[in-house]
This record gives sequence, structure tokens and C-alpha cells, in this order.
Amino acid sequence: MNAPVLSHSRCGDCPIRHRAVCARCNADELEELDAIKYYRTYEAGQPIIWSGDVMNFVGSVVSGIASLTQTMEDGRTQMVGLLLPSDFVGRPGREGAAYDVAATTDVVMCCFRKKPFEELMERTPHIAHRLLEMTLDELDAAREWMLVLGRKTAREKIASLLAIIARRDATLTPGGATNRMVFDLPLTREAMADYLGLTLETVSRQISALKRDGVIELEGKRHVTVPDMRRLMEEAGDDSDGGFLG
Amino acid sequence: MNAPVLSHSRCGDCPIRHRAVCARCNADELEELDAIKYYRTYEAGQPIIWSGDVMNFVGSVVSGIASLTQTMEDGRTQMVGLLLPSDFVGRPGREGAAYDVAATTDVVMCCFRKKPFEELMERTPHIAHRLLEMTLDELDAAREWMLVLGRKTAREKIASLLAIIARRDATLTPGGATNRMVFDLPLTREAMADYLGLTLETVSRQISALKRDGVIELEGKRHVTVPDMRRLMEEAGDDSDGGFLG
DNA sequence: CCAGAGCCTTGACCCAGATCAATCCGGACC
DNA sequence: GGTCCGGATTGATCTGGGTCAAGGCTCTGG
Repeated sequence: MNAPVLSHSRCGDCPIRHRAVCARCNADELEELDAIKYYRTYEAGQPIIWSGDVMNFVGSVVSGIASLTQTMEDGRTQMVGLLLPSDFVGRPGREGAAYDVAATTDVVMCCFRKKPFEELMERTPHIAHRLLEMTLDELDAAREWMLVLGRKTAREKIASLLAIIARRDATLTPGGATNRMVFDLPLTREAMADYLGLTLETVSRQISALKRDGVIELEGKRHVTVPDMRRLMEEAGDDSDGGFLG
Repeated sequence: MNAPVLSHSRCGDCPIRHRAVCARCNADELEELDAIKYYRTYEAGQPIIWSGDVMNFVGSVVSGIASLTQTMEDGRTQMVGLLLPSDFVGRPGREGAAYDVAATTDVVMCCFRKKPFEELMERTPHIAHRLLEMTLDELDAAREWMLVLGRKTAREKIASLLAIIARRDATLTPGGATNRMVFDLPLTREAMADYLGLTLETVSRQISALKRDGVIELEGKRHVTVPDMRRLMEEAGDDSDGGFLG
């Protein structure tokens, strides 16, 4: 597989310009960021950071999907976050990484050396403020996921994951959210299992069941059509459509 | 049961002065906070905020324990956070509350009306910075909990919860962490179950099992002695003592 | 064309934890 | 004292999802 290719380099052209840490920056601040940034690419499956490593950079996912994973010494693993384009990696003010970060698909990262970034953050409240906002969003997502992990059945877990992926796709693609959604699963069955606290066999079985029951349609193993999003949300056990449709 | 009593009123005397959002504030900033703060008390079991409510204040837990809970419409509930003294409640920059917040024990809160607090935050990077730091810590805690919920057995879950409570007690009480720990459970069996994604029967059984196996000793239903913290950490399945002991 | 590797599916069986149900214990109140 | 009541415990049984195992697809490479 080829390494992903950079399609831009100036912040003004950046596809995540208005959603990342830099969203609130004015031209001057952007200039400063531009001066300390650099791009890195990772192929699908490659590690980006190991838990415990000293982090000497922070950065944003520009394209592709990365995952945050925690592992117990006996090998049990739990994915604790999905990093989508515009999501931030790294923790200003802390030395080591707390989790393994790996590229799930090919990934392009916009990196900043940690020290200069931290200094810049001290001086520019726009960045600190945006980072707080993003962190609070991540905290909400993590807590929503705790409900999924702690209380939902396998079928509900799968439906919840599909709904989350569909929702994200809706925000990223023109057209937005409709009652019928079509998308590709960016995760293997095993990665889905790690995310959902299930085994890959159970994931497979439940996907088959949702297909059999007409909640989803499958073309190949990854291409999913959801004929009725409301139905999917019901299967997910959510107490509404989660604001998915107007 | 009597309502909790306020034992102080000036920020300088505040028991959470050095750990809460105001930790980094200088005398002037503290003065400003002092001007907009007020105390509220809640009895054990009382709701503090309902999910969806408009929040018109934010604040810090001064004493006692509160819980963040999410509920599905069929009644399944998952606790998604434990709020301990110095923890922050509320989300600057967002209208409604995302979770139910309730007092688990008697609670004293130091509240700020939301609007003035947000304005103050704009002007004082010390507060924003501290809040970012605290939010990142909460995010770490939430993700650690995702591993517990997704991958640990019932016995490991109980041991993990006991370890967390013991660790917190160690930071709050003089003497700090030792290999033998004694503390009171601040949660009912049902609340523990909600936190751990279990039923209360399973919680009860596993606590009995840990007692039978000598991992813990019980006096009454709430008073716990851990003769050997290392042993407890092993039972929790943690890949070390979590920095608990030197 | 076949072989091998990755990923996925499906079946058979089993067990940890849920569910249902009966007590128990310790305080509060009469 | 007795009764009540809200936790907590313990037992008996059931079941969702894990575990183990056998193929099945699809792509790559010889």
C-alpha cells in the first residue's frame, strides 16, 4: 500500500482549518502556527505513539482515522477513542502518552513540536480556549461511550457504533444527514470488537443479525446502507434520534 | 438527616483552595471569584441538576461526593463520573446539562453564576488553563473507566473501584498511601453496580468473595480494610500499582 | 492456475453474570 | 418490646455473549 500523499501545505487551504485547535486563530496566530508545524503520514496499521513514550509533539489528524487504545498486560485491549479529522492528539503539560495511538486507515497528521506549541498556547487564549472546548466534547463522547460499554446489549452496541459513524460521515460530506445513509466502515471487525468491548465473533454475528432483520444492507464486508436511520437509532436504544435529523 | 453545615466562607480558608478551578488564581483573581460565589448544600440522595436542564450556575464540590449519571428510557442507568471534593460541575460555553448530577453523600457546592463566571474566564487565563488541566484529567479517568467497563471481569471491576476509592482517600487524608488502607465506602451496593455496569447482586457476591479470599476485610457493610494494597491492585488487573505506592 | 494470508462468517458448546426470589440485618419509630 | 423499611446477602436457575473450531471469501504473488 502506498503512503498517503499531502495535498496541501498552507494553513489557509487546510481542510480542517475551521474545526481543529486552530479554528479560532486569526491571521497572525495562524502565521505563528504555520512556522512551527510539519506534516507526517502514517500507513494503515502503523503505530503513531506508544503508551508511556515521551511525547515530543502534539498535533491534529488532518485525514484518515486513528485510534486510542489501552491494553492490559494479559492482552485484553479496549479502544478508548476514535480520532477523526480535526481531532487533537497529545496532552499539553504532560510528559508521557497515556495510551497507544495507531493509524486505523492511512493518516496525515499536522504536528507541532510540543515545547513551542505549549509556549504559543500560553500567549494565545484562542488556542487554549478552543482546546478546552474540544476536550469537553471528547469528554462527552467518552461518557456517552461508557453508557454503551456498561449497559447496552451486543446488538445495541453495534447499532450505536454504526449510528456514530453515520453521524460523523454526515457532518463531513455534503448533503448532510438524511433518513437513508450510505457509508464505508473504517474499522475491521476486530477493531469494532475492541471498541465495543465484544469479541469479533459477536460483532460478526450481530452485524449479520441486523442485516437479516433489514436494519442495514451490506455490499461486501465494509459498505453499509442504512435504509432508515430512525430504525437504527431505535436499535441503538437511544432515547431520541440524538439530534441526527431535524 | 441534617443538612450539611458550612464551615467556612472565605476563599483563603477553603479546603479545596489548591485543587479546584481557582488553584492557580492570585489574590486579585480570588477576590473577583469571592464576589460572585455562593454556597449551596444538598442532602444525600438529592438531585443537583437534571440532564437537559438549563444550567445557570457552575461550581466546585467542596465536600461530599456527587455522581454523574446517564439513563436510558427503559431505566438502565450508568454512572459516568464520580465528583469528589475540588471537582468541577458544569460546562462553560454550553447551555444545557448533559447528565443527571446527584448528591451521593451530603454535598457542599461552591457555585458561581454561569454568565459572570464565563466572563471572568475570558479575562483570566489562570482559570481557563486550570479548567483545561482538570478536564484533561477527567478525560483520562473516563478512558481508564472505559477499559474497566469494556474488558474487566466482575471481580476485577470491584477491585478497581475499591482501589480508586482507596487512592482518593490517600490523597485527601494525612498519612497518604500505605500498603494497608482503611476507608469507608461512600456508595451503596446499587450505586457501585451503576458505576461498574453490573447488578447489585453481583456486586454483593464479588465483595463477599474478595472478603472470603482475604483481599479485603469488612466491618459492617461500609467500612473496608485492605491489608495489602498490592494484592488489591493485582486483583484489579492493573499492570502495576498505578503509582499508588512509591 | 494454485497457494497462502487476512479477514470474516457460522456452528456447537460453555460459563460469568443476569434474573428471580427468599431471607437477613440494623436502624427508626411506635 | 415489636414492626417496618431500606439496604444487603445468598441461593437457584437462565441466558447472552465468550470460547473453540471449522470453513469461506478475496486479494496477492508465484
